[in-house]
Amino acid sequence: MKTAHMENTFARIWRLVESIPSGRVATYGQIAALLGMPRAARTVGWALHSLPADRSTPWHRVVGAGGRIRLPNHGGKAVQRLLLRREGVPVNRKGHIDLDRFQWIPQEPV
DNA sequence: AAGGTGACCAAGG
DNA sequence: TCCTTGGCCACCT
Repeated sequence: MKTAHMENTFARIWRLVESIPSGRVATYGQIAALLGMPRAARTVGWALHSLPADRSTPWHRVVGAGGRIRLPNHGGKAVQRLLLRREGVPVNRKGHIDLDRFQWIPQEPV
């Protein structure tokens, strides 16, 4: 049944992203998988794109598969790189992040 | 109610 | 490594 406690997908995505600690990153596909939608990576990207301005969600901690920044060059790519570096995550000139060292691995079930 | 759209992804050339 | 292609899924018209 559809009831008030059912939260829409975007809200679930935002909330999960908000649990990624500073200094770590997750991939779009990983977020989707953690929410039980292993093939909904595009939906995660869309959810972050349409993030409400008044919500402080660390959208910059979500990157593409393999640790690549997927934002368009003029769509905040430089901002994401800056925010990540500011919290200690190295991003090389090509926008690559080393997932082996910086990927968020939740210790407790989400 | 059916089709368009993305801050995706994996595989292939 | 870079680009293209086909598949995907939830939200919006």
